[in-house]
Formats: sequence, structure tokens, C-alpha cells
Amino acid sequence: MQKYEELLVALRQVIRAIDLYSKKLNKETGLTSPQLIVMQEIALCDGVTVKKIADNITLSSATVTSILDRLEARKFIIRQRSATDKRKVGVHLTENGHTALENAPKPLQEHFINRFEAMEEWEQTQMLATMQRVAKMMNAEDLDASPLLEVGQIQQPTLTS
Amino acid sequence: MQKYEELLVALRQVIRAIDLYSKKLNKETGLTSPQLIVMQEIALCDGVTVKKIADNITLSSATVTSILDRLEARKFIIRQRSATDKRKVGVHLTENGHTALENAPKPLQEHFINRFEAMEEWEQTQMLATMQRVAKMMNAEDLDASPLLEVGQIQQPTLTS
DNA sequence: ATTTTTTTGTTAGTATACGAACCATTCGTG
DNA sequence: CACGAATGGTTCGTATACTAACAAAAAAAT
Repeated sequence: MQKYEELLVALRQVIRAIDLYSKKLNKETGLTSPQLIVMQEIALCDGVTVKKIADNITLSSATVTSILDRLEARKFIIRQRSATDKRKVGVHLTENGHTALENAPKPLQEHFINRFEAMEEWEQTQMLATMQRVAKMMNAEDLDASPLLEVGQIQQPTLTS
Repeated sequence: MQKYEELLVALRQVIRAIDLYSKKLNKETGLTSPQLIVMQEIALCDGVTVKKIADNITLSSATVTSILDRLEARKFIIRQRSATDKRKVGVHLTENGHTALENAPKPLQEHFINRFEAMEEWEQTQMLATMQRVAKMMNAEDLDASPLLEVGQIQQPTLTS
């Protein structure tokens, strides 16, 4: 098994763990991780626009809209169209939303956070740096486009069963 | 901003990059990453059961079923109920599926793989180990419901063989 | 032999998550 | 000022991904 495949497996496990936790959260508190994250963002900057939220948390506007739909249906947030620029929609937490947010746990497993913070400072730094590097390597896409390649290997191994 | 929050941001970026690539793949080749991974699994072991696939790639059976539905609709795979144990369903690639799989690119950005493999051996190992550690820290959940100590006797699947 | 439990796969319902297409609205340029 | 371009948000269609509830079959227990 190739090393990058193992990396992919580990990555899938991480993604899955995050998803499972989000679902567990939802069952227990009625809020998912993405919903919590969006609400945190609103709490941080009342009246923030949909676009801004999307940019801040690296999601598309469409996704944020659908999350906001659910939050609005449960009266955790309200939308308010801007008067000065009628394209923009400002989002606010309701009273209800504030208390929900305050009572909610963190959007990441507490025990992961505990374990992470129990590590040595340098280890935390190291882990973060590695993750950021992976992110960069995956996102580069348009940035690098040059070095270390040049090798015209476009084919794919012919699956020797 | 807490360090673990930064970690979460990086993680989200990685997840997003993987998802975006999958969607790009789908547009270009008609197959998503999860579909490719499932097909690879079938190619690796013809007639494998749904459950086995799910276990191998760490997904729920329900998810695999829905992926298989789509693959079957496009005639890339066929399902065949076992005669000896009628609960089980064996999955096979069709001729069509084989060629599709052979012509498809890897389920992870080629340029990520290139960059990964361009790293020093020890760096690859280190990156992989870090990712596995994160995965383990997130999955522990049931394993270490109690102490962080108690070192000796928790028997978890050793990833390092 | 009959009942209970476990295993396997599917279906239903829900929540992300995206791009593309679509409206308004606003901005920039001629 | 007017008209094309850009911006902001929503809607639509699609694909993951999960749990829970189900049905059918096989295995275990009584």
C-alpha cells in the first residue's frame, strides 16, 4: 500500500470522526458542528453578511444559506436585508440563539481538545504545522504548477488485477 | 485564536480540497472519488460483499449501498446475491466498469501525490504518523472513555503492525 | 424444534456541501 | 445617463454520509 494511500485512509478516519461527532451533537443538543460554527461566527460579529461568513469559515455561500435556513427556522438567527445595499443580508443571533450557543459544547470533541492541549507545546505546533502543510499541498493547485514535475507521466498503471 | 481551532481550520481546508477535487473529477470523468475508491476495492477483490467494502474503506453500509446504486445504474458494477448465504451480496465490476476504472485518474489530486512523493522519506513518514495520530486522538472516544493514564492494557488495533 | 439473537443489506429521513443558474442590485465605463 | 460587468443571496439538482428502522436469512440458545 502506498504511503499516500495510508495518508488518505487516516484522513478519511478523521473526516468521519468529525462527522460522527457532529451527528452526536445534533442528537444531544439539536445543533450540528457547522451550525455551531456559523453561530459562533455571527456572535463574533453581529450583522455579518452571508458572504463574509462563507469566506471566514471556508464554505460556499450556498452551503451557508442552507445552514442559515435551518437556524432561522428554529429561530436561532434572523436575517435582515441591508437598507444601504439591498443585495446584502445581515445575520443576527436571537436571544434564543445566544443562549443555545452559550450552552452548547465545542464543535470538536472535547476529549480531542483535551488530548491536544495535554501535548507538549512543540508537539502542538508541529501537528498544526503538518496539517497546514497538507492543506497547502492540496490547495496549491494553481500556485505551484511547476517544479519537480516536468515528467510527462500522464498515464495510469494498468491495473494488473 | 486557540491552536486547536487553527488545526480545525486547516482540517476543514483539507476536507474541502478533497471534496472539490471529487466534484471536479465527477464533472470530467463522471465518477467521484468515493465511487472510484469503491470500484478499486471491488477490483482488488472480485465478488466482495457490501459489508466488507464498508469496513475496508471505513464507511457505513448505508453509504456504500447508495454509492453502489449509482454505479449499478450506470452499469459499472453488478450485484449478485450469494447462493450459499442469501443475506450476502457480492459485487462485481462489469467490463464497462473495468475500463472506466482503468481510465480514471487517482481519487486524490495527482499534484498532491506528486508533491508528497517528492518529499524526503522521513518527511512522508512523519506526515503520515501525524495524521494517524490525529485520527487516533479523534477516534479514541470509546477506547479511553476513562483515564489518560492506565497505559498498559487498552488493546486497540495497532496501526503500526 | 422453536425461539431468540445476530448478521447483512436496503430504505427513509436528515444535514452537509458543492456548482450552476437565477434574481436583484450596485458599480464602472463609455 | 445608460448598459454591460460584477457582487450578493437564493434555489435547484446531485452526491456524500450518517442513524434508525426494517426485512430476510443464518446462527445460537433454549
